[in-house]
Amino acid sequence: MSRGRVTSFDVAKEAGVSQSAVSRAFTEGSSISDKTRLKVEAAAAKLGYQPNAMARILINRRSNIIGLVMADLVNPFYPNVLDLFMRQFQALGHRVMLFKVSQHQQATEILPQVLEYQVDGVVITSAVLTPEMVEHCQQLQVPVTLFNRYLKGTSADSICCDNIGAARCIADFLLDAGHRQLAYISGHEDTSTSQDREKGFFSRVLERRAPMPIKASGYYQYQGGYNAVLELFSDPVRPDAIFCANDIMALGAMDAIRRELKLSIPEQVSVIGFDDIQEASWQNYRLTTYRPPVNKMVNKAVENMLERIRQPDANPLHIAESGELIVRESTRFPENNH
Amino acid sequence: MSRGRVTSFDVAKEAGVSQSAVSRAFTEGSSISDKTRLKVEAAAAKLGYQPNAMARILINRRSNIIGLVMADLVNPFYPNVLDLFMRQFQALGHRVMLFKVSQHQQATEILPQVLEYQVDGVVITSAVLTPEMVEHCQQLQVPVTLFNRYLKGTSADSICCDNIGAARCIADFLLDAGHRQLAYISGHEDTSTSQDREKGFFSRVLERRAPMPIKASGYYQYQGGYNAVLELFSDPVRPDAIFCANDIMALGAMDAIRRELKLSIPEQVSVIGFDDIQEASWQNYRLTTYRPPVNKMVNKAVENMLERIRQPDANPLHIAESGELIVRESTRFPENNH
DNA sequence: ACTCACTGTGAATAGCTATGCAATGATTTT
DNA sequence: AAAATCATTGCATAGCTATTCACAGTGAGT
Repeated sequence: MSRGRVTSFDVAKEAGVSQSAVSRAFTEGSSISDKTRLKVEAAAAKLGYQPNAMARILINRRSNIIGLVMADLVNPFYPNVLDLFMRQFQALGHRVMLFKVSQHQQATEILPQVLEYQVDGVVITSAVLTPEMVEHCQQLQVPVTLFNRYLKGTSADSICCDNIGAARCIADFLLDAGHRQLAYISGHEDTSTSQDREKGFFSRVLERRAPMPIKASGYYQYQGGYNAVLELFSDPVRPDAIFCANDIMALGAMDAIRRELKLSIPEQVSVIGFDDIQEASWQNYRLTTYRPPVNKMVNKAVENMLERIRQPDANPLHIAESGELIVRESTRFPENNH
Repeated sequence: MSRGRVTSFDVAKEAGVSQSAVSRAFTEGSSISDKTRLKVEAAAAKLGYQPNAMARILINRRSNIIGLVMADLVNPFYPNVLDLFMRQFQALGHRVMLFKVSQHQQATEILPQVLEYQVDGVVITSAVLTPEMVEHCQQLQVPVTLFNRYLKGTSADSICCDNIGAARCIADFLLDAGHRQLAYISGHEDTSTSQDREKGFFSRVLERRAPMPIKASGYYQYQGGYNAVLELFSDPVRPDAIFCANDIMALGAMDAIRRELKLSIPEQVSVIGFDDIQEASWQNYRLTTYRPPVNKMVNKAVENMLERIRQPDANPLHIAESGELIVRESTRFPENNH
């Protein structure tokens, strides 16, 4: 009933044992008799004792805390990623300390704050990081995993979706369906995801000797996609299919096409997105989109992180996972061709 | 260049000062000369020193960590809440440890894990909590703030949207527009938010002597709202306006009304939601909805939490904030009446 | 009965920083 | 110039737990 925290010494006194015994009672696999453990447990319950994690971390040099750095919590793709990471880490007994970085902010700025808390590892999704910072983490034995980013030539692991391959596959799908003049709506131009999707898309289109796609920027947002469509269709070269760097923009694009341009999808324009967020399957949209294997990616990222915590000097791992095209009704089918 | 963590002693040796001096160099408002501080800073930079937060927390008994317990990261309302909390807490120099609880899980189960980390305070959004647990926190001097929940008669603060008042206002709006047979699509029936919205809605409708609304459950999800509409319209009593306990269900309801029932909105059916998520303003929906003052609520919750950390014994605070009805085009206007 | 192996226990210490206290040197006051 | 005040600094310690080490006690084997 005393004020303030109750320590292992208090419990020891209550149970008539030493502090060591209390510690052992709470440490799995420790050498302690059942009798003592029960006494300690009773005393602990009576006093409401809870081991002080900070003291334990200080001595164990292992915090069980994972730092998770995210930039975008609002676009629907990332909450899902966050949810999956939370599930995994929590299920495996780890805690997550979350850090939010603004869209264009370097993760580098915030990393010192993360490291201060003796995190066992850092997962970075969608934020830029300097190689120097990665080396700093490496030196501190703190593994870094980049999710959906990569930084070759450093010790950071990275788990990506194969954006280039995916975008090539999308180009093929649209060209196979008989489309000729394609368009691309990019996300934030300084993100590697948008760049890679653009690169893959354009390169495949040109390989197949189709006309150069036209392009507008939609900043990964609904309204951006909406406006980008208006911009694209004010051009004398009118596209008959649009690939958007994420689903949210694609949904904005669809609404603009229907409401503003009064065109029908997919008869007059095909739209294809990326991410397969929940909204893409809504009845009003039924968006064809590329689904990155998010589950698999998160699982691998977590698994790899934990492995790396045990084994800090393994070779850096760079994985690019392929996903699948989810064909719904916002695109013409290849069979409908001509 | 040495392996392992570099401590304040290492820096002290490098700088030719005592460990105390190093500590003081990193402590704001500490008595130290510029000369010494510069020496220490140089040495710290050279060695890559970073104060160990765990040791500091151990001695300060203040972790700067806030535990944030959330249930639903996927429905678009909560990512926004999370984003706002992150912004606020980070801006004020606090860290956030995130805990996810499954939809129907008691927060009680996870709270011991939260407390172990010596969090300065706990914010709980959308999860149930026993009064005993609140008292336990109280005894540990850890303030608890409930966000969008309440638990009267305990020491926990709570910041809610006035769901009952909001629902009454919605009932008035629909009846004023000339609707007669209303319907309610509930969320998870065991959440206080869904219950309160139902209670306010029904009570106001009955006060105004309109027919008893009909009701279906949509589990706070798009597909749930979609299916609920089909269920409602299979009833001989056909509603001419539907209030949905959140926006996601309202959007599902709209899609079902248009695609399955081939009815037009708002001419034949009005739909009204709750939350004002981004998707509600999408051109295809233009959903009329009640916007809780989320910004204000989060600001108050954070402000109040920090105040409570300083002043743990203040009286518990129960706030119910009113929001505003955002009238878009999914509902008839009162003027269109008859 | 005596030694050996083994289990369980407590004392002491490490892990790293912040801070009260005393001492030092510097600066101002008279 | 001596005294008094002030600013800095270092020493020692607290904060709480996990673990090593040494020791005591138990039971078995001979």
